[in-house]
This record gives sequence, C-alpha cells and structure tokens, in this order.
Amino acid sequence: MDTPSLTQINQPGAHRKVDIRCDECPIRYRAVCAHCEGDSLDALEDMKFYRSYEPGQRIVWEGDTLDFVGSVVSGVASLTQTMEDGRTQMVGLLLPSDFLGRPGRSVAAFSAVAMGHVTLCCFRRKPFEEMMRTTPQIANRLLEMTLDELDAAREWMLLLGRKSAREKIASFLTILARREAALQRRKPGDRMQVELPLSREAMADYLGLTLETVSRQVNALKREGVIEFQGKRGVVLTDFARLVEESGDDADGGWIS
Amino acid sequence: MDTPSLTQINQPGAHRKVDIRCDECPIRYRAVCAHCEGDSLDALEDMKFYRSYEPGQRIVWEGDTLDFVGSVVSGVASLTQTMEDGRTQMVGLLLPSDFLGRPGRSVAAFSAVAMGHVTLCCFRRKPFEEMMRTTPQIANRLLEMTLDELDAAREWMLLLGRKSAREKIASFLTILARREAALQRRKPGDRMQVELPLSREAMADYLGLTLETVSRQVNALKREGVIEFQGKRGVVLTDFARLVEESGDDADGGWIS
DNA sequence: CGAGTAATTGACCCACGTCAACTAGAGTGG
DNA sequence: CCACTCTAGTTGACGTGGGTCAATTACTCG
Repeated sequence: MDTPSLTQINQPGAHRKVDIRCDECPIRYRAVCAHCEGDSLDALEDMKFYRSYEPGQRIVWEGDTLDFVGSVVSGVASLTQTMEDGRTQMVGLLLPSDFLGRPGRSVAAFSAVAMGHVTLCCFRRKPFEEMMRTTPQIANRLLEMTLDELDAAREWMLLLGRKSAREKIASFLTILARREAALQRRKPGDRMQVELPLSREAMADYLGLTLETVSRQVNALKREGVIEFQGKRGVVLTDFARLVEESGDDADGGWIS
Repeated sequence: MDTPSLTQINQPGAHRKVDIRCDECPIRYRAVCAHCEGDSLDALEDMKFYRSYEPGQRIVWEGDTLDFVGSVVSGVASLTQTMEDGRTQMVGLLLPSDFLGRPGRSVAAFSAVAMGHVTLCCFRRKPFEEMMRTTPQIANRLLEMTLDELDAAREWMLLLGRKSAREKIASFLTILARREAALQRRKPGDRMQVELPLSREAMADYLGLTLETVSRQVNALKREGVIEFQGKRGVVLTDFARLVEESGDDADGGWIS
C-alpha cells in the first residue's frame, strides 16, 4: 500500500518492460506532449521514465512533495481530499492522457491513488519546468488541459451541490457512457455497455454520497429496468434516454472532448 | 437586468469616465497582465476597453457567445450554473484581478452576474488570442491563474460534497477573513471585521444550501457568540479559533494568495 | 407612510446518513 | 474439494439534517 522508493522503481528492469516509444504511445495526441514534434518530442523522450502502481496503491499523499510530474498512460487514478475525521471527497479522476502534478509547486494539494493498475509517464520536475519555459507548445497544451479540467470541476460542483442521489448516479453513468461513446467515435445509445472503473465506495467518494446510498440507487435503477448488470463491474444501459432524464441535465450534454 | 448592447456600452463617454492607465491600475500585478512590461504592456493598453455593470446585471448567459475576455478591476461577480427546474449552483466568485472568459472558446460555459457594481478591463477575443500566441508572459500568467482556480474549485468540491451546513458557513466566513487579512498583510485574528459580499440567497447558491438554512446557521453562530453583526452586511468575528474549529478544516488552512 | 425586497423564524417531512445484519465471490490452504 | 476468511456489495430499520412551505419581521426607497 506504500509508495515504493525511488530506487526500487527506477531500476532499469522495471523501466524496460513498460517502455514505449513516443510515436507509438497510446496517449500521444491527447497528453501534455500532444503538440510537440521533432526536437521537442525527442527531448521529452529522453527525459521520460515510467512508473507503475498496483490497485489501491498511493501515488502521493496530500501535503507530500512530488518530485515529478507526468501523464497517466493507462489505468485510472483518483485525486482525493480527506478531512481529519476521515470524510473523503474525490476531486478528480485521472484517466489516460490526464496530467498529474502541478508545475511550479512541488507540494501535492491532493492525494492520488491508483484505482486499478496504473502506468505513468513521468518527468523530473526541474527539467520539465525548464522545458516549459523554452517550449511554448507544452505550456499551451497544459493551459488547454487545465482549462478543460477547470470546466469539468465546475460542472461537478453543480452535481455535488444541487443534485439528488438518484441524479448523481444517473449523471455518473451518463458521463461514463458519453466518454465510452466518444472513444469509439459514435453516439451513446441504448444497450451500450460500460465498465465501472470504481468500487461502490469510490463512487460514493466521487459523488458525495455514502456507499449504501450508491448501492441502493444503482439497484433501484436496475429494478426499474434502466440498467442491467453484467458480471461484477459491467453495466448495460438499457434505456439511455431515461438515464439522461434521471440525471437532471438537459438532453444533449455536449460533452465531446 | 439585461446586458446592454455593445454600442450602448462602447460609447466613448462610457469609456473615458472609467479609464485607468495600466501603470496605475489596482490589479496591475495580480491580473493576467501581471508579467507584461514595456511593449507588451503598451499593446494591451492599446487594446483594452472598460465596461461597467450594475448590481444584479447579467454579464453573460451560459451558452451565449462572449466576444471579449477580461479582468475584473473592481467589484464582485459570480459564475453560476442553472438546471432547467431553477436549481442554481455558484461555481466561482470573480474578485478583482480574476479573469473572465476562456481563450479559444467563445461560448460561455457558465453565467456571470455582477454581485455589486463591477468594472471589467476587456480585450476583444481575437486580438487577445493572437497576443497570447506571441507573448508567452500572458499565456504563462493565465496558466498560473487557471491552476490556482482549479485548486480552489477542488477545495470547494470537498465543501459541497462533504461538509455540514454549519461547516459550510464557518468555512465561508473563515475564507473571507483569511482573504481580508491577506489584503491587509496580517494574520486573521479575533474581533476582525469582514463584509459579506453576498446576499443570503447568493451565499446559499455558493454553498449548496437554501437561503433559509444559511440564515439559520448564521444566526446560530451569532447566538453562540462566535460572530456579531454590524449593520446589514458587516460581520465581526469574535472568536476566530472557534470559527475555524467549526469549519472542519485543520487549524492553518494555508490560504495565502 | 406604504410597497417591495431581504431576512428571519417556525412547523413539518423526507432523502439520505448511520448502524447493523446478511450475502456473494474470491482466494487460500489443509 | 470443501471449510475458512476477507473483502465488496446488498438490504433493512431507524434517526436526523436540512429542504419546503408559509407566516412574520426588518430595511429601503419612493
């Protein structure tokens, strides 16, 4: 459950097995490096190193220093905040191509935890910051990504502050479906399948609910025929229009991204 | 209550009366122009124009196009989201030096409303975007500011998702006090006075509560001697330590900014 | 002084949290 | 292959924080 030491992870062996050439990288055109080419891409390629995390493993603790920044290559990680009495709120989901860490500040404002098996493409902080100064493509791409995240965070504030438990669950499923559909370059429709990337508890932390309420609402949707289960984490959306209705959003939440 | 037409506002007269030279501007070193000097500042000075809004006036509607971006020079504006049935959630407060509008996207994701008398320093979208391309100081400053806002939005998610009504009110007052103290370059302490920049209803929209609950909790804090009122909008924090306790945060929420 | 808006206060109730028991799988090891 | 444990999820019973509706009060501005 603890972060392995640097030496442990920086071993050549650990590297080689996950190494990917940038031009074959699955997140090549969505990550912070998206606009880089030629020399600037080569420079990043030289700097980068990979790290992997097991499900449940802590990537960084809120308040600790993080001596690198990087992109999620595969897997899902959570950004969370915790109060002294243990209440926790997830404040972001890091999906492949999302950026972890804040240039210009080495103390992490939030904890990051691997939700499944996670691989990061990392850059040591100092060289990366230096590179941001000399390569405007990187800073510009990061600005774009940060603006997107800010918009998403603000959307989420509406959900947390104003939506009912039922609406929260429906919104979450709708967003999963829209993202899944976008990846496959088609529209979200009936009988589409999605994988829940989170446990009930993690969903509760994300949605500002308790895990019992999540369980009840999910099963209520099942009972009412809006969704079906397929195995442990699979969900079939049997009635997408109904799901959108239940989410409280207007019909075409224009999420493309 | 409606946004005045462009011509109405762009009249030379309306301009002149609020015009400020950049080197005398109160937000000179905190706004998006903070890192600009010499030529780049001159360029901005040439491009800029001012607009004013009355209390309650809508600056832009969610979904409308906004053909300019700009900085709040004075006053407070809110960024809000509204559901079809009227539920609204404030997703940000724009204070002096804060930036309004998103470069690269002319459709506003959120409504902006003036909470008091507001003055904006505006730039037409296209020239500003062009200038961002040629002047890295601007893009860099905007990145810094956006990262700060993202952190603040995520802090707010914890409040919205997990805090009780009492904790929300206490947190809000604490934040006001910390900002006030920072402006005066001292520590927040007992018997410090703050001005509520928001009505009960606006506070409710900000905190994800109803205005009745806001009223009850504020008055409960008064009854218990944690705060006192001074006139309509003035509040004296008679017991700051207690207020921080009630907020649920650990003692020194390191908010400087 | 009267009208209009903002704020307070009370009575009621329900959505969701809490606490606790129970079930279903997924390993693990004899 | 079956007990044995461990974790994740479900379900029920119950209490309450905060929402809703409505009446009242306090300010402000003609």
